[in-house]
Amino acid sequence: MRIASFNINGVKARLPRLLEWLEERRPAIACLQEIKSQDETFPTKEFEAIGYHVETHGQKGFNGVALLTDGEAAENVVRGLPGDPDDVQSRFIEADVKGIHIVNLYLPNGNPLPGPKFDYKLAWMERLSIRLTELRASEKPTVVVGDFNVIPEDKDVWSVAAMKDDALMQPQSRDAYRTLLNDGWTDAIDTLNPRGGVWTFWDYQAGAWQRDHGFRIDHLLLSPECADRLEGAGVDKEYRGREKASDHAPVWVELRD
DNA sequence: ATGCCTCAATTGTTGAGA
Repeated sequence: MRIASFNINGVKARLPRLLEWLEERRPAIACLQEIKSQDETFPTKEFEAIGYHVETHGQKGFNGVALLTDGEAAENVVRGLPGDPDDVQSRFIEADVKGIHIVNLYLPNGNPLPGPKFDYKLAWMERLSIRLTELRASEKPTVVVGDFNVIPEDKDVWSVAAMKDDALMQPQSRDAYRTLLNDGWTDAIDTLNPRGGVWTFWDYQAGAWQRDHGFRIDHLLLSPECADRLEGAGVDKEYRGREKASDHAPVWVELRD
């Protein structure tokens, strides 16, 4: 079973590219981030027409996540990360589908720093840690995917010097990500590519794609129940080079049935 | 140097992204 995550940078701007990717790669579960759409205006019918059920958690203008499931609807859908009733940003959705508990998240970027955006990022990661610990304790097969906006280690970025002041690779961001993993999650792409050099994002600016100036911030975390089934994981890099591409490429993990 | 590009909300320009 293939589970994929794709920061699409606007569902309406990306719709032809997105339908093309779904039909070519046919993930059983596709988790989208940065849909930049409200729930009411999400192009649900277009996805249903090619056999996907749709659950969204959107808002006006930016952010927003969606869960697309091939052939069957997700159950027990919960929207929003617990822990802060004042947080109005749509960045988190979880559900049960195909015997898996799936978590789809869009973690705050955190730039510029220091400042309220970086504080929000770190607070969000603390809330996430609490929720993921609960899910680990449940011992249900769980997969946590999304745009984490964290470059885990120096091997995950084309230039440490160029990015050293960025929120994505501050020690606090990395420590918080490491804390999450230490609870027993397996970073699927890292496990299969221990030497690094795998990118999931290339900036639109300064010819980053052409120069392969990228980094790895989209992650797929497996609970032990799922890590035992890990068959493969990777990046659908070619989609970053197509017309009207997102600045992220899709990432995927294949689990044995 | 804090832009270089892209998207959304709007229709000229700003905020956000990473």
